[in-house]
Amino acid sequence: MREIRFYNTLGRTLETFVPLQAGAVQVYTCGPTVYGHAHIGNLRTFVFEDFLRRSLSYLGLEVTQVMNLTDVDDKTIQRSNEAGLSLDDYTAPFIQSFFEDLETLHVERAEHYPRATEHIPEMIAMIETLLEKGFAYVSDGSVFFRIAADDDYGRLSGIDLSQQMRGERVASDEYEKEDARDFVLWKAAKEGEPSWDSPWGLGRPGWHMECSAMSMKYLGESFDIHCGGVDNIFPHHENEVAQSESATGKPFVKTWIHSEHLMVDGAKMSKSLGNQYTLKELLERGIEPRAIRYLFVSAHYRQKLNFTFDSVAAAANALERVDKMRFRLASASENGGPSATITAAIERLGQDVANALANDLNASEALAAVFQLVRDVNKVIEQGAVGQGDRERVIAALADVDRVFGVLDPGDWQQDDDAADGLSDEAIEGLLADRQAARKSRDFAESDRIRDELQGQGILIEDTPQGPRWRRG
RNA sequence: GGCGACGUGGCCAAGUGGUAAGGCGAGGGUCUGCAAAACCCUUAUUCGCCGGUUCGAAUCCGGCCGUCGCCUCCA
Repeated sequence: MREIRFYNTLGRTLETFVPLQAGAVQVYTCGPTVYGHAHIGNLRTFVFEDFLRRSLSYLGLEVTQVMNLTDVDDKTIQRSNEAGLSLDDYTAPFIQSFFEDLETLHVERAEHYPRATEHIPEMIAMIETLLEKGFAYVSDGSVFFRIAADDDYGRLSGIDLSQQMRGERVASDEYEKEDARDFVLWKAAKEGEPSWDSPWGLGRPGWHMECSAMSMKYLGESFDIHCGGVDNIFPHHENEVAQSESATGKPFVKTWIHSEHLMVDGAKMSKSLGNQYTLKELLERGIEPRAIRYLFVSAHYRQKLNFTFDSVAAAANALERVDKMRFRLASASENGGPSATITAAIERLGQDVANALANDLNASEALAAVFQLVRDVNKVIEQGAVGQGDRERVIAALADVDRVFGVLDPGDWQQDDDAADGLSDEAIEGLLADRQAARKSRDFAESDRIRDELQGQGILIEDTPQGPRWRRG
C-alpha cells in the first residue's frame, strides 16, 4: 500500500498516516448546527470531508465516517423559542435542507449521522466519569471541566490560557466557574428551555461534550481522524481532546485535519457584508452545482479559497474541457488496435492521481493529471489513432478517478428535465441532415439558419472531416 | 498583545534543496464556406522586498513590507 501523508494539526507537521486498524479508517467530521440553512462556507468543509472520504477509499482503505448533527445548543433553543416551535419541529426542516444540499453537491453519505438529542445518556455517563476522576465539578446545577487539572491543555491549538485568564474568576453569564478558563459540560436549564433529566437536575449538554460522546460511541475511545473547519481548533476541538482524554486516559484522535475557510469576494463571509450565500441562492442565480463542487475540490483544503462568480465560471469552463474530450472521443472512429499512447496515459493517470492524493490530498496535482490525460487523448483523436476499445478504456479510467472527484461525468449531473423539453434526437438528426444538404449546395444562409436554430435550443454542432457531431450543451 | 497561515504569470493555483505543474483568459497558426471544436506555438530567466546558508533556494535561516485567520461555543 502506498504511503499516505497528512498534515496533522496536532503537532503541525506533515506525517505518515497509519490507521489504527490495518486497512480501515475511522473518521469523525463535525457536522452542522441545524438552526438555519448551511451557507456555502459550511458546504466547502463538507465537500472537503467527502473528498477525504473518497480519497481514503480510493487509496484502498475502508472508511467509517460519522457526522454529527448538533440539534440542541444556544442558537437552536433561542430560535425555536422565537418561532414558537419545539426544538424538533424547528430543526427538522434545516436537517432536511442540509441533506438536500449534500445530495445536490454529490456528497456521499456518511455511515452515521448521530443527533445530539438522541445521545444524552452517553453524554451524562461521560460527565459522571469526569466528575469521578476530579476533572469536573458541579456548580448551580451545571457541570464544568476543570482545566487546571489537565496538564497538557492547549496541545492542539497551541493556546496557553494560563497566561491570559487564569485566576481571574470571571462570572460568565449566570454560571459560576472556579476558573474563567473552564468550559461547560452540562448546562442547567433556564426557564422555558428544553431540558433532560440528569444527576445534577434538568439541563442540556455543552457543545463540546456532544462531539466527544458521539464520536466515542461510534468509533471507540481512540480513532484515526477528526475533521472540521479551522475555526473549530479552538476551543471546540481543544476541549474535546481535554475531556475525552481525561475521561479515558487514552489518546483521543490520532490525526486532526482542518480545512480552511471559504472567502467570498476576498472577505470572510458575514451577515453584514451580505455575502453569506446558501447553495439554493446560488442555484437560483443559475450557477451549476457541478461547477461549485469542482471549485471546492480543485483547491487545496488548507488554503483559503476565494469564491467569486468569476471563479465558479472558470470552474465550469474547466469541466467543459473534460466534457468536450469525452464528446469528441465518443464519435471517434476506431482504427486498428489499442493505442499505446492511450494505454500509457491511462496507466499514468492512475499513478499520478493516487500519488497526489496520498500526499496530503493534493487535489490540484490530481486534477492536473486528469488534464494530462485529456491532452493526450485529444492528440490521439486528432491523429485518428483511436483504436479498438480505446473509447471504453478512457471512459473507464475517467470513471475510476471520478470515484474521488465526483464531478467528471456530466451524465451524473444531468437535470431531469433536460431530455424532457427541447428537441428529440430524431428531430435534431433531421435538422442536421437538412443543414448538410444546404451546405452541399452551398446555401450557407440556410445552413447557418439551421445551426442558429439548433444553438437556440442548446444544441452545439461541430463539423469534422467525418461529418457533423452534436450534443446538448 | 498572544498564537498561526499566506504573498508564484492578466486571474485561479501546484511546488516540502536541483533548476517554475495544471486550469481560466489572451495572442498567433493549422483546419473550416464561415464558425465552433481540437491540435501546435506564444504568454513568470522568475516566485512580496532585503540579506544569509548552499555547488545550487520559490523551496532552509534572519529581517522588513503586505494580506488574512483564531484568541470560549462561527465550517
